[in-house]
Amino acid sequence: MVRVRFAPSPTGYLHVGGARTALYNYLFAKHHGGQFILRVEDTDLERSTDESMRMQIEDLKWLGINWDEGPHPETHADMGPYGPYRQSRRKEIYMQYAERLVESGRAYFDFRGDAELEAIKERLMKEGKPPQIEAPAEIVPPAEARARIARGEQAAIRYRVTEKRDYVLNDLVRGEVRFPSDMVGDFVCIRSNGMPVYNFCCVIDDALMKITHVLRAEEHLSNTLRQMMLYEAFDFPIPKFGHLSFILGPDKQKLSKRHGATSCHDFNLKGYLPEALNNFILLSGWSSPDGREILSREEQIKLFTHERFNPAPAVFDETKLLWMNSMYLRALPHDELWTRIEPFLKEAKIEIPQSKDPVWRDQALGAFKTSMQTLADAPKLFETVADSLFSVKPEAVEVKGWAETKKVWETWLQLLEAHPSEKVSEAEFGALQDKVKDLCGVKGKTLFQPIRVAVIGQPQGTELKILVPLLTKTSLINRVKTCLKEL
RNA sequence: GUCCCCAUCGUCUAGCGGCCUAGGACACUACCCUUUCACGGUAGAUACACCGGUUCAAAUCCGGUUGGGGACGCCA
Repeated sequence: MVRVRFAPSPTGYLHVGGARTALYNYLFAKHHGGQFILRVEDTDLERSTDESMRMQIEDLKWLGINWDEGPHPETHADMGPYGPYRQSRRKEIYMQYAERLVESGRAYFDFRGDAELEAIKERLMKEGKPPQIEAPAEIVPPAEARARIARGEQAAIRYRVTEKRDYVLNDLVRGEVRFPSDMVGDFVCIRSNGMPVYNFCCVIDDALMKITHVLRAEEHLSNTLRQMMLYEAFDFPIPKFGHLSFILGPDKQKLSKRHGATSCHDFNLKGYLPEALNNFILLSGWSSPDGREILSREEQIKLFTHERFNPAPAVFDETKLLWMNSMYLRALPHDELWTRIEPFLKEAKIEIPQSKDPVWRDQALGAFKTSMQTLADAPKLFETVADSLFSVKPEAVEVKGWAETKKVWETWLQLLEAHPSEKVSEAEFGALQDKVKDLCGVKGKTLFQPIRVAVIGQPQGTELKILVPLLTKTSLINRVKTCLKEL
């Protein structure tokens, strides 16, 4: 049984890099009919917050990445047989395992403080040696150490690296990677404040939670050596590792806030569809066997195998994301599309009474959706059919200056007033337009542009024969009157 | 500094020794469609970082160089 996990530390919104790690783990689990576990790595008391955990859970839900075990998506209560799933609540477990290490002599209590350790490192550097901490000449025996701690002293528990040899990792993404054991010094497992450290809880939890495959970011590659040492010390089975390459900004530096939007939440706000963001991040670091790029969740699960990981880092290209988003936007059924657009219209304070009519909505969406790349593009498109917002835009200044314009507008107004119905169909509009042409003796640009301005207040936009049926006769009359007042 | 990872069009990538005068996608350019914008269609330009080896044959394998990134925390 394949069991994988995503283990974010709750320090803000979910970053796209984290989202990709989550997605890959999720797809990998589902591809193999396995389980996907969410574990919260909140051992850094300084930076971790409950609020951040909530935000990350919301982002994961938004992306449609569901976990089988971990904090419940709504209540956040533990869900699954291997809890707790928040590391801050597993302190006793870690301590128990650390004690085992101490008992067997593979770890020791270290009473040295920051200043002393700093001095040791400095001395080693001066001697041209790597700044790696080793055990003090005299290790405090466990019993004595515990007594001192009971009296209020503080000590960390440090793993003692004794064996000198190469550790070989067979990475799912990178193949064989060799680490010499002297790459690391004795490392801390439990901080002197009693909190365990990442490398330690990670191993204990992955083992206890029966994790079989660890897909995580490349920055953890060198951590793997320490973790392998711990796996061996506890005689735990070692999972398969896969170290994913980074997602970079356009300057090839690790993607960060200064590159603009980097969290899923940012992209949500910018009007991206979760399906599109999902599909996009899927493709930075992995490729489908047949080269197809737009893949449904089902196809993603079916095709997702580790052989197709790319070990090279990928630059995040928002332009392509934009394209992908427009593809997903268009593929969405209209009522679904509408529910996603509505919040953006509301935000922009655009009110369209006609939009209560599903037939109208269907027509309008059909007219506008090919012009949208993100949901945030909707307001400026729908604005043109919102009566309360009609005005003659600055772009229309040239058209206003034309000699023919006044005549065209007046004729257009007369014809509209004579129109028998509130509705103006596409065919009727065509006839009306032809009549204006005949009556004014104006054609081409000088005919069409003034009419367009009379309809939407600007000389550029969607085809008039599609736009006009979205408006009423009354509305069209009011609009052209507003235009005439401007002359 | 030491160790580790990485290197194909501007970007995401295909390629796992001959099928490569290197394929696809986004972006770009031109043309077509079109009263405008967008959509759509067609065509085009653009890449194997460098130097050595191995081989009949190298984008592909091996060294090195360069460049980029990461780790060296009582951060994760």
